[in-house]
Amino acid sequence: MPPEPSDLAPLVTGWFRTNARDLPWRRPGFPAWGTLVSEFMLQQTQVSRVIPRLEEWLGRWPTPADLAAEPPAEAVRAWGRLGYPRRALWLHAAATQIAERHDGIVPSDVDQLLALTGIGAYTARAVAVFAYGDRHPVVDTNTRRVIARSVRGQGEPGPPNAKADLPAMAALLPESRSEAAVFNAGLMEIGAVVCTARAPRCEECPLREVCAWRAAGYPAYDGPVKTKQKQFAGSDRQVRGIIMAELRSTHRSLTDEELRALWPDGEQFDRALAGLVADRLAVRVDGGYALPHD
DNA sequence: TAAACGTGGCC
DNA sequence: TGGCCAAGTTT
Repeated sequence: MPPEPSDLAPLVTGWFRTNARDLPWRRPGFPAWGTLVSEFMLQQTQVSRVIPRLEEWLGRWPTPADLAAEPPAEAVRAWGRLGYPRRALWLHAAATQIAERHDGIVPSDVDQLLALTGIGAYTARAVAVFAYGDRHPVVDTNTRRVIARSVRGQGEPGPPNAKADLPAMAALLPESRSEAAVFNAGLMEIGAVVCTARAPRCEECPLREVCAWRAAGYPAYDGPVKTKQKQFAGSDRQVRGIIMAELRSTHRSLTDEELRALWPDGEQFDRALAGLVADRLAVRVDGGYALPHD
């Protein structure tokens, strides 16, 4: 028998209160700006790699206005090797928009958050909930997986579904604002440390007694096959990364010859560099290329 | 809608 | 060791 929605919340919140990891963004008094920065950094990136960059970032730019006052190049440099450097550009753009449109205050309204560059359905609600304590469903890869298993009895969540995922999480949310916030964080935490994609630790799971997947005998996933990641070695992505690392390493512009020496396949190099320029991660300056200055 | 987008951790 | 996965968003 699948769990009633009301069954989950007390198990999740009770477990979270004693098992939550001690993470920077959970410290008392952590600023909304810090939450926003952390959520940008956490997109597709592991917690352990984010923490050191986050601390540096907030030490250097304690408010959105501080970041907005710098050229985008500095944001991209400070991003370092976190990956997906367009996120650094987006975060800089969002900081500028917050400074200009919101008096430098990170908004709590989901629609205003969604209007900021680089903020989508997940990040907007994560900020509203974790920074401001508002009541919204927060849906990420962790909560989708925990719901698929514990509620629907399926091993994997299947592809994201904008129409279904938010209502599915909303149906589980406690009425109380503060309980809802803890529930959001708790369900994510269960997915991150217990109900993991591979080798879930079901014996330690607070939902084990109500889990529909467990009750059904852990049936194998039989839904749509997910598109698999392409090989990174030799990809355009790798070339882009190599070029960006070189651009980050210096404050002067680099000549076409200097950059071209980084990769043997000239045609692929051209494609990668053109892509970076199109994405505004690199700009043409006095006969060479550099990170973007406003 | 699906593909593109970095880098590293983990088994 | 190679493939899957990671607090997603954009086009």
